[in-house]
Amino acid sequence: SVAGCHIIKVTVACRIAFPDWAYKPESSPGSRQIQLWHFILELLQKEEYQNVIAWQGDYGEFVIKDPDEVARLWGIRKCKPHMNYDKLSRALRYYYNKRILHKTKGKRFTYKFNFSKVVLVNYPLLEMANSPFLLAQNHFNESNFLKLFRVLLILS
DNA sequence: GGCGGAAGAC
DNA sequence: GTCTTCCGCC
Repeated sequence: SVAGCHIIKVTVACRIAFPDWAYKPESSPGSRQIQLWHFILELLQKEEYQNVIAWQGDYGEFVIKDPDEVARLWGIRKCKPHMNYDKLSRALRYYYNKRILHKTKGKRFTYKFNFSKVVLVNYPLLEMANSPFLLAQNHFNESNFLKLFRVLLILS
């Protein structure tokens, strides 16, 4: 752990640094229960939910296009049949202090992941060396963002 | 809609 | 600890 980031060795040739909040050891308690931000990323990853929730605007920014449906799906996952957007959004607001999310002010149903710290350390694998996976120090486009998250989701 | 306190489930 | 539930406030 360096400067609020964890460095994870993905393979012998690739290391990734990302914020502490994105890192959870397998042995940590509660790791069996899905977390809301994992679930949000899971939906964002699937094209079939583009009309429900989608990346939009700035990098890491997403819009909940159908709040009732997102709440319904979250309720199903957590076996909470009375889940609604009012309650789900309270859970999202708890992420503000944890610096996992923040609100995009003025944009309805729009939140943003705090991913400014995410960087690739060292060189990625050879087949990745010329791919968009090679990230800039503090910025990356949406394509890189999604690819990185596929890795993070595999790790988690 | 969005915010955050308070209490409680697990 | 991570939400879930409820709610007063803006």
